[in-house]
Amino acid sequence: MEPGNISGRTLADRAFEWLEEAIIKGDYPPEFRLDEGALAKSFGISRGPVREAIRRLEGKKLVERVPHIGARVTSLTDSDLVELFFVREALEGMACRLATERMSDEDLQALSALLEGHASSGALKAGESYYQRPGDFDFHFRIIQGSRNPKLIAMLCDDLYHLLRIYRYRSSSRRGRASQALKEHRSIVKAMLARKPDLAEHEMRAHLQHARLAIQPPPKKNDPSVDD
Amino acid sequence: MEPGNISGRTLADRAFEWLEEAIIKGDYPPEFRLDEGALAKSFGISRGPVREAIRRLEGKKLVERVPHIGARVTSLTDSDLVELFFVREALEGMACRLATERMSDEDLQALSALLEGHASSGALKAGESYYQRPGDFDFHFRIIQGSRNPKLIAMLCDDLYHLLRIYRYRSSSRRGRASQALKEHRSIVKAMLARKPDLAEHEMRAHLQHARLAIQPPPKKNDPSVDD
DNA sequence: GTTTTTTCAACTGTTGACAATACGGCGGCG
DNA sequence: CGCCGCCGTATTGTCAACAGTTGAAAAAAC
Repeated sequence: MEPGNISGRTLADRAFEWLEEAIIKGDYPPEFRLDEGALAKSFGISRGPVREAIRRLEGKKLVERVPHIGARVTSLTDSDLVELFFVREALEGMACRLATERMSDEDLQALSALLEGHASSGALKAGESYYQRPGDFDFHFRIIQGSRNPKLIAMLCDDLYHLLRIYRYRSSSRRGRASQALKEHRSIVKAMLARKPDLAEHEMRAHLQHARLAIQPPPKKNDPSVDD
Repeated sequence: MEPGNISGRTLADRAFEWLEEAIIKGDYPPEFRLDEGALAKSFGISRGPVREAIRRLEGKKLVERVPHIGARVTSLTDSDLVELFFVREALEGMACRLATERMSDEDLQALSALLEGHASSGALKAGESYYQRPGDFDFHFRIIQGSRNPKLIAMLCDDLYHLLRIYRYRSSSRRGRASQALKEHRSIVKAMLARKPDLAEHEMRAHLQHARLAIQPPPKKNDPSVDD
């Protein structure tokens, strides 16, 4: 009824959305302490709804809580990031396969146009933009949506991408990765236009493998990260 | 310090674990209404911690909440289940690939032994057990653990499997699927023993595709379940 | 008899107060 | 000089009471 009312109807929901956005935007960096009292005061509400919002974020793995200590914004180690890229490779490969089968010719043409538009707009002139940027994000986002699988879309867009954005790119992306990424994107679109799901999935996974290797420390003799 | 202290240290954490287990076990079926007051009284605590537990379950997508109405246990439609099987195929395929590269020879031998033990114990005599049963679960569980990728393990074991268990198998699994599943499991182990990651992933994905098709209504002229 | 309105009980949303716990500083003591 | 325990403060955990909303039964109108 009240359209412009606001985002969430309850205070707890609004606090959740506020916090989630602040975390994703980077206003609250990793390890940032979420002080219930301070947050409540800054929102002009009581601690109850704030606590509920934090519990919801905890379920979403955006914050980590320790009883009697407090909640902090989730922090991703380098190996966490690499692990998540394996997950992303699996999920987005599947999304690309499904998109290849399910996207309309029009949508595929639009995707291709988007790609070439970015390519020619000189956005990657410095070899810095595009990759890990809105252009790159749009491209992947459209393909994911094209999978028409709501669960898959939610996992990638609502969960995984948010998690990845928490990571503040510590290692500068490799030089030349931007133009390389563009080439790989073209290969993906080509396979999609040819309606070859197997190939499209393979190209997407190769693309994400390269992205992972660009951030992954070179394989040392013995990997200290494995212990269970 | 005190390991055997108890499950969760705070009431909210214990309520969360209690509710999560009840949902996963099926004590609280899909669509079951979570009455804060009633739950609080049955736990012997106040509504505050119960609300926090529910918010955490909401973040985990185990319950769905509507403001001012209440929370209900998540209900999966048939198409939801099919969508989740695509996700499972992607993730568990990747897990199987990584497990093939990372599991020790001993662990692989143990996996093979587990499989043959189940096969010979007459557990699948009636063609009813094994598939969608502890034996099947153990098999997949071990492979997932073998991936040594904590994020992947958490997504599969802590999130996806719990979601899948919510679904109360409405369509009885096809006759003969049990022995078929066993054959497929053998193919997977064979590929893993041969240390062929590509093949292992392929076999696992084929296995899960078959499982999906067994639950997926055969492609009819017009499917009444699809409406978006 | 059917439809509309009103009332009401049950539940959720929110708050402020109180209890319990962790952390840091202070002083005592070996 | 350094270690240990005490204590105060700040923050989290829990509770009970209050306010607002919903949905349905009961009452009124047609």
